[in-house]
Amino acid sequence: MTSSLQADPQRVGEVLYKTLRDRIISGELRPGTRLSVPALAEEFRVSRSPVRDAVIRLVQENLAAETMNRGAEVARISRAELVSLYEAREVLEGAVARLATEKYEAALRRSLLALLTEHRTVAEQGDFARHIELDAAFHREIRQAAKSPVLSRMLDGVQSRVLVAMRSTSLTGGMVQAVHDHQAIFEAIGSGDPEAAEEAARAHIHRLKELLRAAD
Amino acid sequence: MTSSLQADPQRVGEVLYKTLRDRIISGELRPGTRLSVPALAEEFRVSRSPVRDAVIRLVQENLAAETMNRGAEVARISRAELVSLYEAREVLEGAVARLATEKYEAALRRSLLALLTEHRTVAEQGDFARHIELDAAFHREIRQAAKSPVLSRMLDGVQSRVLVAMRSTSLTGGMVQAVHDHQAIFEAIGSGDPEAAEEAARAHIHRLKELLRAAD
DNA sequence: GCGTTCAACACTGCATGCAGATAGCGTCGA
DNA sequence: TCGACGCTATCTGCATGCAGTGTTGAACGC
Repeated sequence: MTSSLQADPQRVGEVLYKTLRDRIISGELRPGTRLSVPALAEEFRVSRSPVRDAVIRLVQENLAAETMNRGAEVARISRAELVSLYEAREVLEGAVARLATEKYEAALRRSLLALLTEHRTVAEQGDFARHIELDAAFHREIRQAAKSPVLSRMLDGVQSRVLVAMRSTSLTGGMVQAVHDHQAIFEAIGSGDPEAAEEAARAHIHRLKELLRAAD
Repeated sequence: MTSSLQADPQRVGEVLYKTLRDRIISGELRPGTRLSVPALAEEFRVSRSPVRDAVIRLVQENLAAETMNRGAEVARISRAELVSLYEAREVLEGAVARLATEKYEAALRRSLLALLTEHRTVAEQGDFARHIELDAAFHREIRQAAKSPVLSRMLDGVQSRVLVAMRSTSLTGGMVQAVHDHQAIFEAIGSGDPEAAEEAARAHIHRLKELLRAAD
């Protein structure tokens, strides 16, 4: 096997899965793009087996969709499904915010504060790309602090599909407003009140969900 | 291809996936059981390819776990992970109860009432197996009424893993208490108050989660 | 009797062959 | 000009080959 990817420690199929996943999430592979197994095998200079394995996994987590005897393509995420994703995200973000507060450690406060400080500057400067990164990082920090593997995994899945879907829409929740919401979540977590933290996180996502609904 | 399964309309790998999934959930395949691809291929009289596909999907949804170069085995779900599953389930069941209430239709009330009536009888008679079925059916009915594909799928995944984990524990929430909780959820949904429905559903799962925590 | 070494076995993971199905495209007829 | 038909290229999905690796168990030394 001669791979163009230098990942010996891992399985080829695993590397392919992560690579394709990244390309879908980053938008390099747009929704509707056919995931032809032979074509991908040739591109990566591997056989079709590990490619097939990777595609199966992408389909299993709804980042790709397949038709009988027609193979898979990058998932097209409808507006209705995006709303559904946000319905899930609302309660999941609420849950991790609550758990992170219950298991509060000083390190969380420090990292959130650092992210928030930079985010405020970035939002005022209008750097949209960096805003997206910091927004994701803020939520990721909280869900890692919640130490709930099941919730984390679910949110990862939701988040990746949201990113795919968002690329098809021009909608944004507003960078400054996002910083404002995050500030409220940060304060609620810092105050040690799990209920308040859950409520703040839910309100944040709920607001975005309603924006999506209204944009129909 | 000569399959012992009479499913021509579907792919062999799809049928195998569902079959193995059922066997894991039903307990026929116990946690820790090796999922040897050649052995399963021979058992089902198919080649290793579709078996491999099925196992990959089981691993992807955490019903099986694999080690490098050692293949997969049926997932062993720890007590800690079971608690994590219930943390997720708590908010997810809350969310679908709220959505089902918002989208309330008369058919839901009828089906829930029918289930509840039988469940009450069954609980008093102490029929544990039927209790499990009715409990699952009650929650399934609500999440279908919520019409949120993302939430439904997540709950399906949680539920299947909970069933696997529960088989390893002697813990039960109490049949009569379950009926009591379900009655409260039913009434909250019927009253048309989404907040109350969410709270009732969360309280139900929360109680079970605390039982699990206490049983350490 | 007990720990160590080694050899046979079984399986994983990647590669590849192949029949059937599908889509795309050009040809033909009207 | 336009639509129906059929052909070809490509792909999917299942089968199978094979090298490398982990495991098991038996022979061996102590």
